Amino acid sequence: MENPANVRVIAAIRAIPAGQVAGYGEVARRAGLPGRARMVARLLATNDDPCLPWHRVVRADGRIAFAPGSASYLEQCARLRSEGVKVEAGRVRGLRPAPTVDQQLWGDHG
DNA sequence: ACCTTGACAGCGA
DNA sequence: TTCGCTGCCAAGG
Repeated sequence: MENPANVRVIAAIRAIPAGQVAGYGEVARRAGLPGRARMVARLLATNDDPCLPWHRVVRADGRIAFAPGSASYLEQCARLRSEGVKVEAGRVRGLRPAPTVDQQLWGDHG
């Protein structure tokens, strides 16, 4: 992690509370990088920190980014379930296909 | 420097 | 909801 952008992204991901999930684009804009969803994905792909809650990052529609059946897919799915996140057909409950999603993903308290 | 690939997102059909 | 197209940025060949 050399550039501050990556640091911001990492921070944003680490800011996702357990039991909650966030989309790549959501994380990106939380990191101050609107439109950099793919950067988040690439960053996770090159991520080496095991402490990073990467499993809390899903696609905008709430589906797992990995191919159904793949090791990573099962891994993420298992981790999410372990946190109480409802996952059905590779899709996460609590996330809606509708936009204007903000604090809905980051806690309804504030 | 050019083209392709990738853990994506948004919009229209 | 699913499929296709476009926009986006960085790394690899």
